[in-house]
Amino acid sequence: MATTPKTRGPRGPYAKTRATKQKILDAALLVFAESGFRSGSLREVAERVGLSDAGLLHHYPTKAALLIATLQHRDDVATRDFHVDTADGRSLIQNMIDITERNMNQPGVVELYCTLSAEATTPDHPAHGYFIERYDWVRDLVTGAFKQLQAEGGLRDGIEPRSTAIHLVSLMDGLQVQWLLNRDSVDMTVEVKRYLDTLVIEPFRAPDRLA
Amino acid sequence: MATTPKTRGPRGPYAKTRATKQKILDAALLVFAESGFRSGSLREVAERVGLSDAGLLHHYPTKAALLIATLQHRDDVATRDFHVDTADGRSLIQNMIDITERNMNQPGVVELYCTLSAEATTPDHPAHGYFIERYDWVRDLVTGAFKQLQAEGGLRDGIEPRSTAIHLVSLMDGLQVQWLLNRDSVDMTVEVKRYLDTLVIEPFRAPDRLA
DNA sequence: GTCTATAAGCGGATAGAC
DNA sequence: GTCTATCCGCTTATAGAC
Repeated sequence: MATTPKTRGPRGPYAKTRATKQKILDAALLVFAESGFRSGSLREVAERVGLSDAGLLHHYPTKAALLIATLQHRDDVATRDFHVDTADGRSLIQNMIDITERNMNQPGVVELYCTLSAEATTPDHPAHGYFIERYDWVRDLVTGAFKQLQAEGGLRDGIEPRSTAIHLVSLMDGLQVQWLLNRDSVDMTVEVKRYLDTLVIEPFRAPDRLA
Repeated sequence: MATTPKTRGPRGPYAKTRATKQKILDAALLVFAESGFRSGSLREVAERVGLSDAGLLHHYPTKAALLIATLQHRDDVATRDFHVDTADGRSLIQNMIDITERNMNQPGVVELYCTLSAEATTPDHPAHGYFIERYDWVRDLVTGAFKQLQAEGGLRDGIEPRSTAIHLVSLMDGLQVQWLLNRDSVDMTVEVKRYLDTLVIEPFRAPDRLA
């Protein structure tokens, strides 16, 4: 009874499982980022953690389950680090610059989303639904921010919130591919900022590195 | 001597090889588009053509060779269909709309480039160099077009040709991911056109479907 | 030009011991 | 919680027959 293998928290019982799962997710991120889901192997993940295949599969019963856990874990970390005030349009858009800046310091995460989102365009991919929902959510979020900015008179004439949201999201995604291919080819932060400055009346600040 | 298995042309000798190679490339496009290079299998390509594995490898000695041939073939077709006047900036930009329009009618090709460009961000991928060169080329081409448009007074104030070229290319790539995930989520042609209209003084036409 | 046969390896997943 | 052993399928590529 008391030996039920449930994870309770970092300080609670079964802390070892917690720590192992953490290590597994970190390794899985690297592997799926580098090789995608289909070509990335459980074996390589297990190797990095110092586990056997079967040992890994004890924690995540299938490869697909591991992928989903990895994506959810990334989302948890991201929403913990970046608590965005979705009610303030201007600060939400400002946040897109900050996110880009942060992304340039964690190429692994960028690679993960870049590789997987492309791979997941086929309907039978285990993360297909995840990315559809994710994009729906982001587009709506950013659309709302632009609408608010527009209501405050912060947008130039003729800027359409919905389309502009789609453009901003697409722009950020497209920049990532070019940046991953060759880090010197584009500066993502500079380009996102420049794009936003063509939309907005009061220009956006670059992220303050000394704050 | 006379039996050297060289391909000479559609009407010349060895026309059978020509036709087979054509069929192979068509099948390879679909397979690599759907599953990428790493997960796409020679076996599936061979199956679609109605060939054995070994039969396929007679025409393309390795999997990587098949990939490169597939990409080159696509480029040949594209440059044949779209003979762009690189000297005329405005028509080159106009052409980006036409290309988008055409892409919406051949999702397989879009999928190919989307999937492979993401996969090829790792340096050891056989198409890594291909995509680096391709993006360098496209960025330069589009930058030149915007510069010329600017010199003619066709661009709004504060538009920087190089950055704008990067933005347009990124935008088109990013749109493709969202469109492949869900065809109803975005209309690529509409969005490209809207974006261009925010840059330019004389608005661009939508592609003329009756021309 | 295409085949069969075969090599040699990696893939995910399961059963059961400890 | 982790292991070993094992199954079975799929992979690219080669050798040699037809």
